[in-house]
Amino acid sequence: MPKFQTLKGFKDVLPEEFPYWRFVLGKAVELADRYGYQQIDTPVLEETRLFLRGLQEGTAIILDKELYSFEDLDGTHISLRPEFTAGIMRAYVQHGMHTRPKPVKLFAIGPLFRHEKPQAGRFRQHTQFNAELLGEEDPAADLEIMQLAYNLYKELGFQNISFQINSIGCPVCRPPYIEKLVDYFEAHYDELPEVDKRRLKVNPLRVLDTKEEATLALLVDAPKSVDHLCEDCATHFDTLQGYLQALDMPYQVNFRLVRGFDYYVRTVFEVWAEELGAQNALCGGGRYDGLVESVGGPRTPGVGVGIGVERIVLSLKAQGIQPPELPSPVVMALHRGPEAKLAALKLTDALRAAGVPAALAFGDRSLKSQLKSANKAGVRYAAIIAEDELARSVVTVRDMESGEQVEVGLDEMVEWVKARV
RNA sequence: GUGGCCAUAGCUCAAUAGGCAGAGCACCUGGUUGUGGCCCAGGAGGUUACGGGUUCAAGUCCCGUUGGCCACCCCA
Repeated sequence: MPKFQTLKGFKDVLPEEFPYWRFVLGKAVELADRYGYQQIDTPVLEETRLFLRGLQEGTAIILDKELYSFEDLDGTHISLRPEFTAGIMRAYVQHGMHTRPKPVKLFAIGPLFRHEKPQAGRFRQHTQFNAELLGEEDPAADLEIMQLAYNLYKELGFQNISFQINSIGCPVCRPPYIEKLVDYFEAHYDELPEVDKRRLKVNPLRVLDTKEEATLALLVDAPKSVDHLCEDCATHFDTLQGYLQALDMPYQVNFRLVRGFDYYVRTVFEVWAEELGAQNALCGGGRYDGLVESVGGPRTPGVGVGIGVERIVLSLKAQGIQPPELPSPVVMALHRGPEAKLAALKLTDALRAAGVPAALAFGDRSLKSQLKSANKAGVRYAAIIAEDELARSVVTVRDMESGEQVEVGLDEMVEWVKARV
């Protein structure tokens, strides 16, 4: 039994996984470039206050419990980031990015940390591809963020991607709506299960995405946020839906959809994957017009999305989608004798410099054993240099599949291989 | 934080009714001096997750802990 192992809820990503990761992250970066998003990286550690600022009490308690928090050596309260957006907003304000031409379009990739109980598709450290569009109120901005996510899934080979969307209103229309919602459930208070009684108190919107049978029955007649939007919010939501339809992006209005962070206004959305079990959200996002202000910047509208990389990888596997293979060495240089080894070292170096994935047989073992290594490394060619070859400035190239061997001039070797890969 | 199931070699799994911890794959070495894959021989690898208890005897039964999986919660 190993002396040391990963902490609960943490995972090693082994080489076998990386074709998937490179596939997903490669596509994500390519797409971000194509959509005109600039990369930003913010620290993994921030002041704890940044993550807890302006949150409603209920959310704050939950987040607080899930936060990896420490006291720094100088007594500062710091936390590992549980989400990207807060840090990016902090950077936006700190560096005066509001003076940049609007919209400011940013993306980031990196690890996030939440002290959760691990489960299918849920870890204590996970990786997100995150995109934010700042300084634009146009519903077309909401659309663009959703397109970015949509096309990432599509280009990775996902079938039947569909958005769940909802509008949860704004500071003008949400409070009266929540009041109506609370009134409705209080009229049926005795029928509510304990969990939902608690939710009603702490975060009433959360009652909407309950899994309790009894509450689900009540939800049929519960007031929906989309029916209580102010005029601006209603127009925004309608316009967004018009855009989604125009672009043939499948979606469902889901009046039960709410989000964990309560800085969201108007648009909220998720994409679900059936094959993932209970933790089925492939991505989640929405509009957060008040957020920049809450970290001390000027009033700036914004939309963003967080896309879970581990869940995409799980989902790719579940769907049997194969990522492209990563390059493995094409040539291995084998040798016999110290002089020949020098030549093999030089050949390997020249091949690599020319862009050909190449490897050297380490050690000074028998040719037989070196060939075994070449075989296990899965190379296409073994380039054999022994005293004999060296004397004539040639290399014996063995095709590892057919077993055929030819002699190639040592100086022509790089070109010879390049012509064949 | 609550609950259910689970834990034997790197991996997949065996071990009658409590009675000497094993196999396949993978790994390493060898099967002669310049030729891999297949085959053959050998080797290494385990405090049976950890700690207690019951018993003449525990991988096996009991308790606890830790970890994994799954669900609640929450969300990517």
